[in-house]
Amino acid sequence: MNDLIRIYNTLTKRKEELIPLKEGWVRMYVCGPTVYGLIHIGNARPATVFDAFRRYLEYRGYKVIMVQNFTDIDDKIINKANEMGVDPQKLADTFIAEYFRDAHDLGIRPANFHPKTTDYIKEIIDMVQGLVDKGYAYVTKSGDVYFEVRKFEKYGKLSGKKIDDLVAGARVEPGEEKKDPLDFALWKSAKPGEPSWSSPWGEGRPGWHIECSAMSTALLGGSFDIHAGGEDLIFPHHENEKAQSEALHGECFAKYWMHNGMIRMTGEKMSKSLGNIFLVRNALKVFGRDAIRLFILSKHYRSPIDFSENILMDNKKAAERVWESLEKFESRYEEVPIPKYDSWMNERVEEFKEILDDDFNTPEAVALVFDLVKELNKAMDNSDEEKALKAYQLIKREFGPVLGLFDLSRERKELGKEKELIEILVDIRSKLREEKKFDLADEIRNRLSGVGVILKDSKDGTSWSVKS
RNA sequence: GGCGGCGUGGCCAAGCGGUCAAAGGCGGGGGUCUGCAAAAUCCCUAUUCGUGGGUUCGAAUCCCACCGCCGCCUCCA
Repeated sequence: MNDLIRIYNTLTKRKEELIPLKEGWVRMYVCGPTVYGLIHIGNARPATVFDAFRRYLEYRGYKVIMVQNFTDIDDKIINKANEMGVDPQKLADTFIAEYFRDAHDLGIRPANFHPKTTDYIKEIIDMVQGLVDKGYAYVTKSGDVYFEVRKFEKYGKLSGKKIDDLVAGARVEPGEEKKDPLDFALWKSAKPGEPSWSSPWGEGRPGWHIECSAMSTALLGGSFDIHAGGEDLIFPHHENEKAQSEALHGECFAKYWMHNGMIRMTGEKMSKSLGNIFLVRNALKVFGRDAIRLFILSKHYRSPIDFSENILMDNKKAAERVWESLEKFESRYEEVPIPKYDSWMNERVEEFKEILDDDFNTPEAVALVFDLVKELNKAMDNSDEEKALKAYQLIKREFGPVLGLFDLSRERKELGKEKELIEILVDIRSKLREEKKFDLADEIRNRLSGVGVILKDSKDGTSWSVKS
């Protein structure tokens, strides 16, 4: 068995063994959102998937340095800020804060660095200047700087496009002074009223693509291991990043490129500009963290997913079932002990690795977790404590934390006095049952069920849970 | 038009040449447990993988054609 992780590399269009540039270390850069609104489910996919992938890399023994950026200056931010009559930077900073809130609630760990474009203006300017000096970029009369695509022979390799095919569709916006329609802006001269920074070419602001090149270089070096993001970024964003970085540094920019598929809403890509979005915050409220993570991780990261509330609901039921079992087991202990790893456990661990080593096949890994839940339930039914503990350990403490599933505490409604009231009713009902007054006992159960409190009788007494 | 991807049970979704008469989740049917339920558990729920050809001893998995869907080529995760 090969013990290397294999991932699909967009650059070479096949699965490759992951061999980091620096042994034992993986440096990865994930493209984050442009912050001018709350994040939607589509934004949640790369965040969830690549966070889980990073956890898996760590699980497999790598030291990982992960960077995820925020684009905090661009046209959409400026427009939105103008609409609202607030400062663009305030707007961006606000939605960065909101991003962290949603990401945290989704169980996404922060990256090691979360750079924002406006903190790297100096690096960006240096990089643009470097490209001008090397002859890959040119400055126009009005102070724009463009990257000259035809100067970079490898242009199009990542996205699989030929320069000549692109020309037909390329557009030149009015007022642009490009030598070639394909050329893209590294630096844009400031329009009145826009935020701007001084540069050798006058007041202006960075183009979209240069920020990622500058920030990844600053934090990870000119050459690093993995660059990731949504597949809609392959062209032009990643193609351009790669071109400008490699033109300047003369070395391979990112060795592996990973791209996640889109989430679709009624057959179309979910996207802010199309307006067909479902906010993470709302989804969290209705379905909960684990349902959303299950929804995302139950499908291979490179395939598109159709979003629907029904599917979220199915995943919510599945997540709740798992929680029921875990909590039932936990209720037997003050502190759940750690089992001795035996061959059965080690085999499950090997399976788990084998599955995820193959291009991060999370759907199969999720299936393995569900198999273990079944083992846990069966063992509990058979009073096989040892076996139950082993299954529990793997689900809750080993595999769950890698996938970010069932690892945080369960989200449920806060119960204050209600809890005590429910327990009073349950106690009284138990007495009625002892006296075989089942009519009244059933009425209590039914009426509690009507308000979402589910009672379960067993030989050890009655337990209850609140349906969320 | 160019480039890329997808089509598996009622729904979601793995599998990508034999161990597949196809994993896992949701749903449905039946049994066990229970005072009755709920939960759990056991069994059943695709002789078949968009359609038609082909390659092969052997295909859901490879090739060709066709049908349908989607992404990128413009901001987007």
